[in-house]
Amino acid sequence: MPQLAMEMEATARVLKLLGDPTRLTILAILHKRECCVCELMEVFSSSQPAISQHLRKLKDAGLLQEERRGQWVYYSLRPQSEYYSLLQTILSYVPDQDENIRKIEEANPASRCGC
Amino acid sequence: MPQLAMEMEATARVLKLLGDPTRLTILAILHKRECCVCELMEVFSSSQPAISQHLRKLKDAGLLQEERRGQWVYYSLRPQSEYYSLLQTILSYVPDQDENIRKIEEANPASRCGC
DNA sequence: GACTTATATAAGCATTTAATTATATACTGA
DNA sequence: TCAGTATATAATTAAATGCTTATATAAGTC
Repeated sequence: MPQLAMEMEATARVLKLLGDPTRLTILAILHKRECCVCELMEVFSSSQPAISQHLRKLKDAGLLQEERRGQWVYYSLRPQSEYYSLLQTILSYVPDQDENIRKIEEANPASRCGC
Repeated sequence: MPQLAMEMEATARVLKLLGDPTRLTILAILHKRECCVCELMEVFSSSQPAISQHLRKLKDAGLLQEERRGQWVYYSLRPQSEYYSLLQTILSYVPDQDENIRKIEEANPASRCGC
């Protein structure tokens, strides 16, 4: 019972993280394509620290993983997360991100990266 | 595109509502069984106004419907909600509420109701 | 090493949130 | 009509949240 209560709290914590439009959009984009911070910045009007802080929260919750490549840090969904399956399901209900991904690829801010 | 952005905001708003352990538990219970406020109060340690305020938020978002029967107001999930299907899916990932429902039925606080 | 770009962290601030207490409303039954 | 029970609302407050600006760290280039 305390175990279940804990799980409920943890699940609520994850849903609360998804309950922010910026974070939810970040996750929806990363569901389609890994991105570095400067790529995500093309999508939102908020500042770079704001994006970094959202990514930090998602990473701290185990939902994201990061990988540095040169100057760039690439973020992607973390399939090992206990909540990966729930996350995928929720993201299937979320508006399509093709427009935002187009925006990223058009701007191509990380062009000097070898990828 | 503004349409999609709106939908994203609205979806995030719903997820944020689910991102509170009390509200998430309320929804999980109501997924199994309609309840009146005094029944829900058996489950949580918080005050009656706290429960009422959570119910209000969920109702304002269209996730719940209420029906008065005598002194009691019964709450249940609102199947007409645009988010009912998402909600059901998420609730399938949430810890089982049998223990809490047992607690409600044992206490039977609305016993004088004809139901 | 100096300069630039990418990202992270820290500090401060305004807003939002969830709880509490007090009070109001709605219904029931004597 | 009065008393009791169930629920809602209002006002207040403390805590959490998300943003901004400023600064730090890390890597790349010359």
